[in-house]
Amino acid sequence: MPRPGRNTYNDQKPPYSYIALTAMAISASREKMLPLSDIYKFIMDKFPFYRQNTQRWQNSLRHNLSFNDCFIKIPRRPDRPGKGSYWALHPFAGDMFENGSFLRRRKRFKLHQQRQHALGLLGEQEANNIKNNLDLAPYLQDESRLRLQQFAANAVTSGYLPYQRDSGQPTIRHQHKHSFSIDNIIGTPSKPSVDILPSPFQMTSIPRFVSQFAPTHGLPHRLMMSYHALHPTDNNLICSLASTFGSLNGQVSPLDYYSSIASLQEPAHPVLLVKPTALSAINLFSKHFGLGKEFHHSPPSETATVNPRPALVHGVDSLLKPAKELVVPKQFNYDHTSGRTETKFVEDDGGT
DNA sequence: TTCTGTTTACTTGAGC
DNA sequence: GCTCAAGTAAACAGAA
Repeated sequence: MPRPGRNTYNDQKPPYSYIALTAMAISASREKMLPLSDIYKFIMDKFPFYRQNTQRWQNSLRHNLSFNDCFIKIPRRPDRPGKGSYWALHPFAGDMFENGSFLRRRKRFKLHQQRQHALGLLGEQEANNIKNNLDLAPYLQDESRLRLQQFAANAVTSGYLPYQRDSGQPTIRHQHKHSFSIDNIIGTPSKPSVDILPSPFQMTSIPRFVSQFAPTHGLPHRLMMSYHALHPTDNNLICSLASTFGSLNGQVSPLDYYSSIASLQEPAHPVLLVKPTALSAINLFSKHFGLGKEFHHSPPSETATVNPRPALVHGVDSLLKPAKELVVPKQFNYDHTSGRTETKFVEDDGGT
């Protein structure tokens, strides 16, 4: 994305819409997401025109943030307290501006159009496969089922592939042999497996998506694994338990990518962040946080067993409490013989 | 209290 | 004239 440059238009109104100004601010930020106050600040810094009548244009800008699907709201991390959420650009809104110019917008970005586009790209066979393979499909109301399918369709068209059903092995179209390649992170399972999660959510084995996101919006290449779970008493509540892995400063981290998950989040489709979901990493975290439980693989036909212990899902907050004591994995080692992934955690000593 | 976020309603201007 | 995008105003709720 282009930068606005140093043209400040002095006191004249810049020829950019609020959407463009906001996109500029977000794009110029290091993390590709900003709280509202920083968006204001960016605009006022760059364009003196907006140092006046702040109430008026800031109201308009807030309206645009809420109104336009091209902006997504990302909850604050627990270690970054403050007012309001972070705002980012929807990943599918990347080509919103013609020739990358903030001056010209192609067309209004609408989420449902993106979904339809995604569904349209699915062949009938694939769509049926997805539909028929949903273990929980018979239990869902039509609307919920549709939501799940749409989520699946989005997954397929985002450049990553669904679980390959014949071999039980995830396939990746453009497999990278970096330290955070799929092999290095989750290994190559010899059979379909599913992480056991405690109640109240019962994990299903299918669909399971292993996702790869190409670098976009300044975010590095990253992987996402998502699982679907069904609340035992509320059939409308589908959860996608997801985890992303990416490289930050050359180091693999499963902790830093709220945004790529949140970007897929819709109000009607709650996404619970359980980080990380790679079994080895889950167990390391379980140990680290004293959950007193080890999680295992189970055959795909089984759903998760009900566990009376406080659920990991319930314990998301504790998992997400980052902070100082949080361990950051420095590397993943994949053992080709055993097919297991070993994650080495190193205490963060403050960067010495 | 202030800020943030959502929603509704209306106006304006461009493009067809 | 119609549609759509964009801008503005305002009311309201909830969080910090």
